[in-house]
Amino acid sequence: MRSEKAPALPPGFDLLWGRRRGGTRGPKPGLSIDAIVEAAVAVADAEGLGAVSMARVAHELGFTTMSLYRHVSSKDELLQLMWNASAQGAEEVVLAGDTWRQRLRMWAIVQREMIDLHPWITQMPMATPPMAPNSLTFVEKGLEALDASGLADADKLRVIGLISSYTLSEARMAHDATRAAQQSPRTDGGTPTPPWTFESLLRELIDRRTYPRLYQIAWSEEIDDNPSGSDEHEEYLFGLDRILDGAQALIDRSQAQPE
Amino acid sequence: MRSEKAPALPPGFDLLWGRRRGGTRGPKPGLSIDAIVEAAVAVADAEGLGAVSMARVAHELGFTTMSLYRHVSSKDELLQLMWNASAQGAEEVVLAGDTWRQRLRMWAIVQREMIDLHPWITQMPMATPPMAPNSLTFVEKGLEALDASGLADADKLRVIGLISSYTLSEARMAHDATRAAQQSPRTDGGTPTPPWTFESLLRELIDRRTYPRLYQIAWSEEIDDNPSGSDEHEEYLFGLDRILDGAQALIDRSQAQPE
DNA sequence: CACGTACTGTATATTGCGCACACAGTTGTT
DNA sequence: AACAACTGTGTGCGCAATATACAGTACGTG
Repeated sequence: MRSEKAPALPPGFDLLWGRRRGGTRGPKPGLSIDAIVEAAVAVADAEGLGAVSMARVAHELGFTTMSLYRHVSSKDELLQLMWNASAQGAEEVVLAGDTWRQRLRMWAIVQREMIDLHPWITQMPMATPPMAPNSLTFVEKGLEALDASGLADADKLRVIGLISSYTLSEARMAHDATRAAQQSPRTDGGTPTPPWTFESLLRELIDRRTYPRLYQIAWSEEIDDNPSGSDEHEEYLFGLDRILDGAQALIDRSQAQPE
Repeated sequence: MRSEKAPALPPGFDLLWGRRRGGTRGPKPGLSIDAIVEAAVAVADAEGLGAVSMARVAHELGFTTMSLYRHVSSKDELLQLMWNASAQGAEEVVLAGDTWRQRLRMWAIVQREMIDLHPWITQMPMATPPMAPNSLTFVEKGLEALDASGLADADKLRVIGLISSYTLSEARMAHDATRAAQQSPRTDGGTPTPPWTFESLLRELIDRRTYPRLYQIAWSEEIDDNPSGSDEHEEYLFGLDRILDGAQALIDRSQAQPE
């Protein structure tokens, strides 16, 4: 029972923040954390998070399953590293725009694009709140966008968090829908993967009594009928602009009564 | 290869919407779908979604694992049913308040409370967008709250979706943090579960160069230091009120230029 | 320069999971 | 009475994460 000199961090944080000191002895590692994470991300990009198993990642690298555990102490740790890797490039993001609103809007859209590039992010278990270096770089960028807003620091963080929450959640729904739509090629006998639309399902399932308003919506006009389609992006922007309106109102109010 | 008379629904929807016709022959079932779902929810409530396995649920009921598959065609289907069950009581929700804003705010808070009652909801895989009867009942309630808002139906849906997104995401983060904080009782040797706070971690990890703004925030004032504590609720309300401000702005605008 | 030690990757095995499948018993219908 | 439809059981497969013991490698000190 010896106490470590370095202040104890939550499990996995040392690796995440590059504080795992490796001794200089022993054979040259043929495997590196970076290579492992890269391979795992590649598998996830290509076939989804479900395809990421320790065996699969190891096989992809030409090593045995257990070899990975020399560099990563659990699969969960690997997932954390993947999360962080997905936010790489946050440093290089340039927020153009003259107003805080333009910059923050762009910040949100960039975040959404990063998620869309790695859809498996939305399937992450997330046992721990994600405090990875790249994630925090991104938060820092968000704060930067709000430099000229005049908000209190705490409120800046809150606005950032609000937008991130929304963005992640919206991306999750969109990609879930996409996945559900793709998951047709099973032992499909009779129906040739009927592309159930939100609207058609509503019309099939809903009765006028218990869902009067939904019933009317389902039967009246044509709803935008692409749950995972092209203008889901518009849907996202709609919500984003609503949130920005809300932030605007907050800022106006805080400037009206300074302190 | 015989074609069914009833229009084909996505897998699981028939059960979810009570359209699985059971023949009258055979032994009296000792098991029922309701009992299974109830047991599964109980396990999840007590020990988290991770504890919900087919074997565990069956054991809880005094049956064998495979018996469940007579009533549920896959674990995923069971999860869908659990989701729907968690939204039970949506019918009885009464939205008090004179303005759309008060009612919608209450609607959101009720949703948040329902999630907090069953935190495992935030861990759900969600392969399919959740179109369960109780979920839709809740959506219907949301639309009801916006009856007097003068918004177009499509916009009502969007606002509803925005708030749901935010609420779910915020709840997810809160409960993830709670879980992470509880997961201490491992083979704990040295550190007696140090309750790492967001602030202390920031101070430990962040350097002034790469994260100037976060650095300042971390070292200046005392941040609210309960990532899963009491006033996470305030945090949530803050975001909610921002969104409602945004909805307000939308409504004002749509009334200013009717059609 | 040799040798111990810290380190690397491997092989094997354990445990738990979802679920396919064949079976035995039960009950309404003919 | 016999059949068909139905219920719950038992066994077993494949895949997952990962503990543990082991064999080989190279640094750094004697």
